[in-house]
Amino acid sequence: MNLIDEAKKEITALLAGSYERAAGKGLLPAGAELAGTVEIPKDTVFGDYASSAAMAAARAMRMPPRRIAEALVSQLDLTGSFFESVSVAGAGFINFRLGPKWYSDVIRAVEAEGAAYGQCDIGHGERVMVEFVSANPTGPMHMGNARGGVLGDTLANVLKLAGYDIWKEFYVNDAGNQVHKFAVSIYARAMQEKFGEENYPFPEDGYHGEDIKELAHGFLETSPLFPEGAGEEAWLAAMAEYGLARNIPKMKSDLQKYGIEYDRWFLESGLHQSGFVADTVDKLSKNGWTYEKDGALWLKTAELLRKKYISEGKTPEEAEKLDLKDDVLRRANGFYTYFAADIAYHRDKLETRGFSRVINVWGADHHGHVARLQAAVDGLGLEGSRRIVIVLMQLVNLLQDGQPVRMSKRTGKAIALNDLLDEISVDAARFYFNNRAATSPLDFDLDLAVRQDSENPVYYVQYAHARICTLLSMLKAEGYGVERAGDLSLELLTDGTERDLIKGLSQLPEEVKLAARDYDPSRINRYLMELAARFHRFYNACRIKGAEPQLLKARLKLADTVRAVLENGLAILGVSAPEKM
RNA sequence: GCGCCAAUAGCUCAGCAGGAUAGAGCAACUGCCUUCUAAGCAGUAGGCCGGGGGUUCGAGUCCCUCUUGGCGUGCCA
Repeated sequence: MNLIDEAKKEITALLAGSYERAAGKGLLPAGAELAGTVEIPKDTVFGDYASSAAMAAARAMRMPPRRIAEALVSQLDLTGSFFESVSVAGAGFINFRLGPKWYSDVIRAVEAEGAAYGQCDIGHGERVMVEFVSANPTGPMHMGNARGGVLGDTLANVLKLAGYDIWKEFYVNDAGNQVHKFAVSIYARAMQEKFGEENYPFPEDGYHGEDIKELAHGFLETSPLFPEGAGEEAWLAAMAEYGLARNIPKMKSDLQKYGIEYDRWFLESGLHQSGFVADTVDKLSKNGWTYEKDGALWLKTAELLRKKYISEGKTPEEAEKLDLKDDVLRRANGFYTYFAADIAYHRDKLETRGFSRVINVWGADHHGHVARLQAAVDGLGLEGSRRIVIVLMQLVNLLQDGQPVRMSKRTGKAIALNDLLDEISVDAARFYFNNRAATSPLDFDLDLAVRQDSENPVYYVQYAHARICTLLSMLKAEGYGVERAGDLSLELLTDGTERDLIKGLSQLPEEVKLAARDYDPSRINRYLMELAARFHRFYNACRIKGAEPQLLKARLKLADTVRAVLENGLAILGVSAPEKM
């Protein structure tokens, strides 16, 4: 139950009734429609909710906003509503103040819904896939992958709570050029191990990381005959298979350490083997979207994009001015490009498997690919522009001694995910990586991350939860258990810190809704920090132990309700809610 | 050149389907533990919301433009 929505709806209804009466009595012109929004003001000295209906109606009614507001207020009847008072202020705001009924209803709602509190149903059970990380299996994952993993997983949690039917997938690029490069790199390292580094050149564009040497070493142990007994192509194929068979499980276990589990690890190679890539390219050709040039097969991306932009509101003249290029689907050497496979993959998601929408978490450096993929899928008649949503994630700036550390898989300087978790807890890592909206670059200071102290906001939130747990067990020892809301005098909770805290509790469903709407789970971090702050304020201002029994029980219930909401919120983030710290 | 993203306190960032006096954390300064966890709380100080136009009763928020920064613009993935 979203009590914020309920309160807003009630205000709209109250004002509508009031307007009808006012118009009936001739206080206001009849026949107008009350518009304007209901908002929660930043400063609540005037009230808890404010309606701008009077200002919005000023022009149509040809009256000063304040007089409209006063007429509306004169006809209001708050009996039985959430509100205890109403006033007019400023340019014509109508301010409502919440009464005891609303506050106790919030606590009752949390009690009734338990672990489900926070949910909403904007998803209506829509089947949505979230694809995230999808790192190349040719080397260790880096900090950017860690951020993407946390973002995707947390976003999936948010969407589930918002009523979507979520499927999580990792797309494994186990085919194509970079796998070939991977094999060539292992081959070179194996030759070097066998015959000396100076006797075999390492390819300039190969993968330079230490992990390749380890793979080569391991491969040589299983194949002592190398490089005899088979041709180079056969050895390369065996090396690719060997390397992938080690790296893919490693990625799985690394992500598992972060609490990230997928419904499926989808292999790109399967799309090639089954002929689905070729079939998809054929379909694009049949639809008239391809042509041959220089021995390669091209997609008319420029034309598809113009069509897409025009349907999105650009004029044909504007679309014509854009500098757009076509893409190769099948190279002159007969191999399909990554782009072709990606189009086939999305056809599989949308057509074969019937997801109504897919959300892909991509690094911002791939943004140039977004519109092309959507346009290509449009060309298949699958409404890619509408059904493919790309969440672009700005990259992680790794800092050491205040200096940026360049991350590159090719130069082998990537900081492995594994090493990170040796330094900081999963809780801290998950909170840290979700602490910024995807659109903001994230600075990850290695020196700071190593510090396990109160600098990290996750401790602030967890501390509030642990404090409550200690409190509960201490009072239980004194004979005070948490009672049902219906048996308590919740109207005694009238202190400013108590009321602010309850308002905080009411916000979770709203935050989940907004986080789902904006694909921005970092809102939940901010929400939890704010809720923890409100609790700490309450804790310092209102003693529970030693208060009058009725008040003590009501406050104990409030504390336990906060504990439940913190637990639900932390669960969204995949962060633990400790009972002791 | 073209395109995407950004610019708010000393630092890192919230606030953006327009609302009343622009917020938090860190850093600085002052207080609060014989009483439920001080990993906490209260307070002080800190701002031409990058510049300029426009829309509106009202703009940090929307539109245009300029400036600055990050990224992209492969028969790579």
